[in-house]
Amino acid sequence: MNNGRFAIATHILVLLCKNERELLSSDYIASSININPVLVRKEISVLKKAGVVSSKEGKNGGCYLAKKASDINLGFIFKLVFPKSILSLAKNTPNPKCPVGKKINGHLENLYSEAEQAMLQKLSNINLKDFCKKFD
Amino acid sequence: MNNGRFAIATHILVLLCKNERELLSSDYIASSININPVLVRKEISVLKKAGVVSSKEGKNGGCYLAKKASDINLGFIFKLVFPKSILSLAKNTPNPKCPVGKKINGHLENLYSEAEQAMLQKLSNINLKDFCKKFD
DNA sequence: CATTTCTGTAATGTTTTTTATTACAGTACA
DNA sequence: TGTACTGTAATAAAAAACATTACAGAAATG
Repeated sequence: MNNGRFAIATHILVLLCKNERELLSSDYIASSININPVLVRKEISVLKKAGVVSSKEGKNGGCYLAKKASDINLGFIFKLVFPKSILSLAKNTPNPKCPVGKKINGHLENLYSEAEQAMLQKLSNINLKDFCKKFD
Repeated sequence: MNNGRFAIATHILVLLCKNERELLSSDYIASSININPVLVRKEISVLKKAGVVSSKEGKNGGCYLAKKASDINLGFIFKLVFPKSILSLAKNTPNPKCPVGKKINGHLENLYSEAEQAMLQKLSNINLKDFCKKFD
């Protein structure tokens, strides 16, 4: 249930932040991340829907930050990319006849949501502008 | 890079805690979780190496908690099951010629480790005994 | 002491998820 | 009107997760 999407989204945003006022193409971005451009465009599509980036179609098009970098925090990005819990349940249906099996998924979900909340809080304290300073 | 192993390990431990002083077989446990017994035995093998459970081979064998449930915290279990970061990097090697690509993985790793630390701290506050009370 | 019932582990197969690729319609610039 | 982009769908390939089979070895039990 986990993958490199958060890394990709963050990489895109750092590039956009470092090149504010420029339009970056998905091919350019993809070659920095070293993945397929279509994956970049898909991720950008998610970021666009959330109002984090904007894009311009057509020749010489590309994308750019839609907000100030200091107004974008990494917790928000994380939630965009993983709207569901990253700590997945086992891919099975525990035995409902067992008193533990019957309740375990509910209790685990609560546990996960508490744990992820803690993580999210940490990430929310970091904004894109600050994160980008590390690349100077 | 993520899967249901933490759910499985926790489920096993809850069963053992609820049946202290009894030997539970991997078949019994597997039928509560509703997964293959071999997966249960594999996970038990990890828990054994960490001193959390013990087992007895042979007929009428099975496994049991090796510690008091109040001395087992869920953060410890989490680390056993996911010794590496759960927030994986993109499965690629970012372009080292790009100033962002060159540094991104290092910075992301730091970020991940901070974020996971926060989650782990939360989980470490919960011990198995308390978690099991939810099943009464 | 042979049989039964477990653990422990390796090897292999299947399914699901992730990532890559291909293809092409639509948009805007020159 | 050609060129260089975005946007998205469809498909394919690769990787990871999970299941299954198989069997050696351990201990209880008659």
